[in-house]
Amino acid sequence: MDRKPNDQTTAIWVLLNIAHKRVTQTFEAELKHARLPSAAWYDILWALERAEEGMRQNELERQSLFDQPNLSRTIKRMVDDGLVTQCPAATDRRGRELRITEEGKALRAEMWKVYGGLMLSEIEDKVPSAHLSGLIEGLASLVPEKDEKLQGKLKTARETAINPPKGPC
Amino acid sequence: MDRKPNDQTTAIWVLLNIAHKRVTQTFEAELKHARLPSAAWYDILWALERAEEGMRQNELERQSLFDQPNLSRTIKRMVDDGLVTQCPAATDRRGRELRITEEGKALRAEMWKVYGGLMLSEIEDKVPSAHLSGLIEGLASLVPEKDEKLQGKLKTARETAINPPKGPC
DNA sequence: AAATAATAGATGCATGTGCATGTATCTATT
DNA sequence: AATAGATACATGCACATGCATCTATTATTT
Repeated sequence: MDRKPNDQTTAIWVLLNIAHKRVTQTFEAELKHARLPSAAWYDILWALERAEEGMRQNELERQSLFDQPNLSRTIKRMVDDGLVTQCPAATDRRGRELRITEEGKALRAEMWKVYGGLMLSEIEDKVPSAHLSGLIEGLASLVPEKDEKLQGKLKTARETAINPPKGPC
Repeated sequence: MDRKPNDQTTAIWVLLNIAHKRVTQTFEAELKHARLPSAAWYDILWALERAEEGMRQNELERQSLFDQPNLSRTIKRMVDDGLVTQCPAATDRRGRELRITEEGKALRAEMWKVYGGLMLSEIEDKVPSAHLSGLIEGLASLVPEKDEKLQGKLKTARETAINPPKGPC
């Protein structure tokens, strides 16, 4: 080994793991405590709620962090729970056209009360403003420029700030 | 909902998930490609290699991101693979005294070639120096002050910079 | 000293994830 | 038009994780 990672690199690697696990566990624990589905379900519901005209499953896959088989299974569970409908796509008989149901919208709104609150308490209230841009740019630098999932997610985030567009929130 | 997360909060939450997944997947994929165990095994081996006199399992649990049952099982697999020995603790008959074997040290050294290289290529070479401190401090602000696992991990990182103390690295 | 609580670690179970593969359909080549 | 390859989605399997619970041992209380 000719080069060795320096202390800052080490700190980033360690902290990335710890911070992610801590924040994630807090989210999941609070959601579970409120008898709500996981954060991943929220992300799917929210993506589908924004797509008024429905959304192809492969498009959702690109925007989410699921790989294809796991998204397939997750959608199936959500369909079984009446949160999402899954119709054959009009133009491509291989495809599935996903749509959120009214029940799904209601659940998403319910989840937002917890999820949005956690974003405030676990992130917004904790990161000092001095480090906001460094944190954001630093994290972004870890992701390949051409990462479709990142672009999709960030585009979404910027356009809508992940806040619900309307409704009881 | 009286307050809504702002755009920066949203960006952090989204990027934290994406960056962690991308970096982690790259590490795991490269290790697997080299027919090596996961990064979590590396962390355990490295912790045990630094503890010359051996280490109690509950102490290791505090320093790692494993919860107790999963660490228990992981150690069992490592013992089966001859990487770690697990003796009854001298002072507490409930406890286990863990020690890395020579074989374990050899594997850790082998893993370091990949693991250390990934820290360089995936982190050190990617994060611009302008954002180093913001990223580190920002991530640290997401973790509770009194987080034992963080303190243990960071102490370790600072003292040793996670670089092997000696040996063929 | 007896009883109770706390701690170390192991195990069972339900669920989630990654990966390989299968099936159906679409697209491109000739 | 026939074939080969690519794409969309589903399924099977191995393994990891979170959580509840169990046993053995130590510490505390009375």
